[in-house]
Amino acid sequence: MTQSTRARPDPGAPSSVSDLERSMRSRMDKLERLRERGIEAFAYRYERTHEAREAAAAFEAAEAAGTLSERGQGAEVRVGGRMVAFRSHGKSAFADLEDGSGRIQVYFRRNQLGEQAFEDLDLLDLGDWIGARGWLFRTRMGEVTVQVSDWTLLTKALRPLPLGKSEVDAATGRRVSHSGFADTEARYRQRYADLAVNPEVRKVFRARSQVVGTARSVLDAHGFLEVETPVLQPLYGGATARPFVTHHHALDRRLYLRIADELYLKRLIVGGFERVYEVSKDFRNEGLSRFHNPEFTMLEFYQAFADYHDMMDLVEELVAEIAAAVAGARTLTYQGERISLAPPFRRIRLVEALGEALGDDPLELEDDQLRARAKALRLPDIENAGRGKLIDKLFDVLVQKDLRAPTFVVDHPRELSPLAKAKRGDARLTERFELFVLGTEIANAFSELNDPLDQRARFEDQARLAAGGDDEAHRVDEDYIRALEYGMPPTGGVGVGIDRLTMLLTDQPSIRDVILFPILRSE
RNA sequence: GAGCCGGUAGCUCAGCUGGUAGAGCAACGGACUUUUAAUCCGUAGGUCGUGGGUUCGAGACCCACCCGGCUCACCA
Repeated sequence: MTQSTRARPDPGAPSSVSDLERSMRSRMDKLERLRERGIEAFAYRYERTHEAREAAAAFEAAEAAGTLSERGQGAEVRVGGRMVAFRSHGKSAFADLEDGSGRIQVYFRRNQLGEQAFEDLDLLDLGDWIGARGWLFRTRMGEVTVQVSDWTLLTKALRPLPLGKSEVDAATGRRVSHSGFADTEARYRQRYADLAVNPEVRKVFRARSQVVGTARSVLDAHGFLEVETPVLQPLYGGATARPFVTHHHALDRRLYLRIADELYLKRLIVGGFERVYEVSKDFRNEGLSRFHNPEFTMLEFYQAFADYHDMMDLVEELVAEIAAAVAGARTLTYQGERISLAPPFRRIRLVEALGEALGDDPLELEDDQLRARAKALRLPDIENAGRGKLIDKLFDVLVQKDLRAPTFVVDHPRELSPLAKAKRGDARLTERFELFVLGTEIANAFSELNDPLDQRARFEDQARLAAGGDDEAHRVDEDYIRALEYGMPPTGGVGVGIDRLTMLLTDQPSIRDVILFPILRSE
């Protein structure tokens, strides 16, 4: 039987079969032949003795110890992975197998494998998962390789992966890819394929896991308790944002997806847990950008008996620890810009910094004067903006963008911060800080407002803004006020944007590059 | 929502001032028993995002629409 008669299309027929279809048909055809040969194309398990990297390391160790056989053979190993390259030489062939640790080359020789097992290699395709047993050796070209004595198909890939080619650059030792899988949208949509063919993408998500893991271990070491609070909430709060709305059928009730954890975590402080944190998915029904995904991950933590100064120290430690764990250093390069993350971070007062930029103390300016300044800068949507929003926007444009090195901006105006305690000695301000790195907000924190009467007044201010058309303003949360009435000890609280922190530490330009499955339009 | 750039083979991309579609990789057939972006010979593969228009002739020019990326705006 010749293979060519099988997949060849009828020459007279209209050839509307696409490349992809033909490729998949060929794979289906091979699957059929495997089944005819009684070979299981979707195996149940495979016992590996070594991951790719371990196998290479084992050989090098044996080499160094001088325990190789006379013919230069090392130990027998069983490795398994996805076949990402195949170089056939007639009566021999090389393949690269990739597993979670990296790649290893395997070498098939006809007279080693036997006629049938060697012929069966024809039924393999790039993307297939295979297991291979054999002896380690080093090729003439110097690469540690498994000389295969038998191999097993573990999973047939019916769809071709968009594999590019890659080579190891002799000068740098780094793997250089050629004509890989680059279409940004396709990469996000088919993240499984992106991960499968782009090892550096896997690296980003390992780093992301390290960010969260390190945050947990730092907080655990400080005696924090990890908790879980509701995603579905009857009333949203803890941030200024538009929520997603959903409906519970059995209760016939409107519910919101949380926009922040804050109010629930502080209820727990009322309950007597003195240090709590949550790593949470939050949801905000707002635009998308390279810094915004509708669902994103926030780390919030609250500590009783502490104020915002304590929390600043803790945030410094947290960020520096995470950077050390992920980047291996306390400096980082983001999109070509090099900065240090070594504490202590600079601390500036919001009003003071804005005052310098404006030439006037913003606290002394009337609302209309602030609005005029904003107008002069041609800031949009300021007609109905309250005092807080005006100051925020002015700060954003005049100061924030230039905060490259890590900087704590402290003491925000009261109107901006309905959940923060008044600043000691200046009731126009609150005890709050935001941490900016490279002009991006990474953390937000305050001495938490624990006076239920003041909190009610702040909520009512917000409710008036809401009535005036500000759909991001807080609602009055009666249950939260009830909790405060039972008494919340002095508390410092912090929120950290995990996605953005990960972007910085992994040098990724878009939040979509640090979210495995970012929101996209429907396909 | 606005501006800019883009959509050509499965992937990465060429395609000049309009003349009838190309390359590399992948696929298929063949040669090759230490290769490595393997190499060499051969084969096949495209309603050029969609719909109109201009033209003898459109992948290219014009209009509309769809989709994407980036920037800006809202927001963390």
